[in-house]
Amino acid sequence: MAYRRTESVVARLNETRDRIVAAALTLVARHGYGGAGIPAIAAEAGLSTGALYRYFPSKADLFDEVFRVASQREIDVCAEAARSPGSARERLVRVVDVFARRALKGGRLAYALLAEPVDPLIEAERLRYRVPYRDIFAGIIADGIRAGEIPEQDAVLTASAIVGALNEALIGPLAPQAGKTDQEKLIAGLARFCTHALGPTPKK
Amino acid sequence: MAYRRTESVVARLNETRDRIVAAALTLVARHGYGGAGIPAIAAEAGLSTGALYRYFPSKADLFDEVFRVASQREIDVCAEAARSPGSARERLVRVVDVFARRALKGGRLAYALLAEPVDPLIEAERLRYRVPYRDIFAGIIADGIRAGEIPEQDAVLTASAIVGALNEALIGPLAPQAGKTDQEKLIAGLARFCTHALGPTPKK
DNA sequence: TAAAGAAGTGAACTCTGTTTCACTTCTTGC
DNA sequence: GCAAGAAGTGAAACAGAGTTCACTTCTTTA
Repeated sequence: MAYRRTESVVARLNETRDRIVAAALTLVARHGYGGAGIPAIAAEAGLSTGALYRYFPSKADLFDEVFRVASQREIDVCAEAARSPGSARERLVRVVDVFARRALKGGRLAYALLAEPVDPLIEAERLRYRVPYRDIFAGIIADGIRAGEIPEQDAVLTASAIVGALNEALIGPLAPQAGKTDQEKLIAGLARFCTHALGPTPKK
Repeated sequence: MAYRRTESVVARLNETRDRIVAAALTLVARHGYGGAGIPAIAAEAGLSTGALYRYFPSKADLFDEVFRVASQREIDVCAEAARSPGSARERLVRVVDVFARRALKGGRLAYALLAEPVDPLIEAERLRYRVPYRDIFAGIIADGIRAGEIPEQDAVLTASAIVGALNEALIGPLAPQAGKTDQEKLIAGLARFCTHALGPTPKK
């Protein structure tokens, strides 16, 4: 026998796999999806195209993971903000603030994740990764309704609408050719929009 | 000399051009973008692929017009609703109602226009055709601010957010594999969301 | 160190869809 | 009717991706 999958071998394989994902992220962040073809990603990771296919059966699978990795960071931070103490409105404002602030700082990668026109195959992944955001908002809203801070309503519908509102309002400023925008004003405006959208606090 | 572009010739050319656009719309509505390749569109229009290229220099140009035609109908109806009498909030609710109702009735074509993953080339058109909607809402909001019905705010930002909210909330229900949704509840929820989002009426 | 099998290579292939073009058919004006 | 040029044909060329595969290189174990 020869060449067993020892621990060190597995570690190296995982490391290569991670390198591929990182390479894809690098290229997307640098040149957008146009610059992130399979051969380019493989080269960036220091591999041949063929070798890449030992790690991911298809481009869609690779980008599924790329989106997951890139989104998870953001989702985690937002989820963390959602868990912060305070009223539902306060928590919602914190999530909106964190989300928008990070997106605006995220540069081209944020644009790619949120808005850049992509291959339909990959677009499907993008849509999928909006669900966690919706769920974060829906959770806060449900809490607020339960606590009587927010009027009765379909929490998931409101949450979807908020996700859409944030995305759309950020697409313009994130576009590579966008002019300077007043970031603080934008964030404040979004926070206002979202809290108002929940409806007025019920008067007990 | 022979074969001048007389009036009747021009009419026929225009008619053929329109037929191509109509054929594209038909196919998109029937099978989505997947079924709307150039040869299929040409065949549907009763032409050869080569002839189609006498009317449109490229697929992107054709789809630019397809989007324009399909969107214009909707935009016109919304603009009409925006011109209706009443307070800014009433007008806004009317536009939201019309937009959402027509989208939900629009079937596959509406899904294609709003949400279906598409070629990046075409996706760019889709983004472009959101601007008129934003402008309609921005106009209503500006009117409302001027009239003191709506608090001072960045009308364009709020309008963008509303467009995003409507789109996102409709994507789910419009998806071909979506289950039944209570259309009236959805529309009412969206109207509520949008009017609340404007902020409370200033107390003079 | 030699055998065994995994990892890696990269040019070639496939697939999918757009675009072209040499040729034919049709319309118009004389 | 006939010349002139436009409209129309459709198979074939092209283009740009993702993917494959026969082959080479490397790692591990006995």
